[in-house]
Amino acid sequence: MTIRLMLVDDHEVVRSGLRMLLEGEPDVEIVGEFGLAKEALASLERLKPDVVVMDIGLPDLSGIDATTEVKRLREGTAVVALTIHEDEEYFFKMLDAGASGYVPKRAAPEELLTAIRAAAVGEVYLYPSMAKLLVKDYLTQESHAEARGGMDGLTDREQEVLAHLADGATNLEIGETLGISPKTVARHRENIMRKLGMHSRTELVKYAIRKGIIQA
Amino acid sequence: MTIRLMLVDDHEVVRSGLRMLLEGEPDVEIVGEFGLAKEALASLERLKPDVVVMDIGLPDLSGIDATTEVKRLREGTAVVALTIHEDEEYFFKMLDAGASGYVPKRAAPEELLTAIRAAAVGEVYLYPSMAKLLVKDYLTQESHAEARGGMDGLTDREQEVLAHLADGATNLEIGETLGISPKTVARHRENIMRKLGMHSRTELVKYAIRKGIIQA
DNA sequence: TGAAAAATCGGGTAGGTACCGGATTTACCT
DNA sequence: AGGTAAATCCGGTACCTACCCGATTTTTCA
Repeated sequence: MTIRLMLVDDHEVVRSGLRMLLEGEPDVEIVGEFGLAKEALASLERLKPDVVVMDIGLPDLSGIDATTEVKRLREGTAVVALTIHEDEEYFFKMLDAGASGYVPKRAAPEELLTAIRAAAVGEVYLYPSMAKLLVKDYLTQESHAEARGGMDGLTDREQEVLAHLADGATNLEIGETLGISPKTVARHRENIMRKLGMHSRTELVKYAIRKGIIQA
Repeated sequence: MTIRLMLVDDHEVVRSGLRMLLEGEPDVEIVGEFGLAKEALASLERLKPDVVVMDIGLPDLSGIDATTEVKRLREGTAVVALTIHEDEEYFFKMLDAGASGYVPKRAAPEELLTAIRAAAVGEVYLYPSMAKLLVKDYLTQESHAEARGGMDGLTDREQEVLAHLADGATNLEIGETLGISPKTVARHRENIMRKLGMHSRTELVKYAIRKGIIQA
């Protein structure tokens, strides 16, 4: 089963380079080449590509918006970004748009082929410098990592109070909810802050989110 | 500059295979081979590897715990997971532990090499089936999806003030930082709260995190 | 150019926060 | 039985917040 491929890049040089690279591959068939995003989108239904190799810097429509459109029009079609941009912003925006791969133009040609083949079977190829960004994002999204950690010696009652504090409730409201004096709530809060080395509700909110006690 | 490499895998066959594969590469030097995680960890300081290729299914200590130890002992040493496991659980646990690469044993030998070279320069190589899992996680972590959305009509100055507010600064501190009166800060805050329909700093913190203005 | 939006500053108030002091009861552990 | 920790309560205070009022200047843009 050959992979039906569409190329979208406004540089004729790039397209012919890709053509040369891909022509030798028996499992890849180029079904269309476009220099403008809108032309490519208009031909989507007719050409039914499995994979679209998409530049980001296009003259009529950004590759990001074009990718969003491709995924809207033909959900099953995978998009691989091929671009000179290696910055965080474009990368994450392409992921949001639904891209299945991100390859800088400086990458080795085989890497684009790997990305195309991965995209064709529903997988994702990320160039190492980009994968690094995504992993970094994942790790700072510490709902995963830190949530597994202990609660730094907070008692059950303190955690309960913390949950309400971080949720935005006042001492009075929490006292009513838990059936205790607002002064006791304040006392619990003081102990929590001392234990955690924090000094404001704001810090408590962020702590609670990191620990998965509440949702952002 | 050659990459100092350590192999940790309890199968002699795998180690000899890797040795054969890597011996031909001029930029890679194998400085140690181990079948047990504890032996590898004990030799870390002496061998000072740049990259450790780590199996997950080890007899004495899981590759996940071993990776955590490697990163604790030698922060600069990168770890590439080489394993038969392709399931979500092991993959994410290895990322949490600090791995810079994840390659299934069924992958082509060149992919391990790519991963090793990427890890050596601080980047991350993820096999496409694994990258797919991470991207999926990223997309369901919709804090991002929403972040890309509009800012609900907040002006530049208001967003700036919001960032400091959510960071825990008082009106006075923000005023000093931005060189404006604390009263002006309070006014900006009032406008922000009115526009967003919120009534407390706590809500602002959560909003700022959802929008990616600050980190939790 | 003239209206609209943004950014700035100020006064005032009711209530909340952050932190200090001291105190009691209950429970659990050795 | 005696000690330690948790959970509860109370009084007080300096500061901060959330919200109200009004005002000026600068920027933006139709």
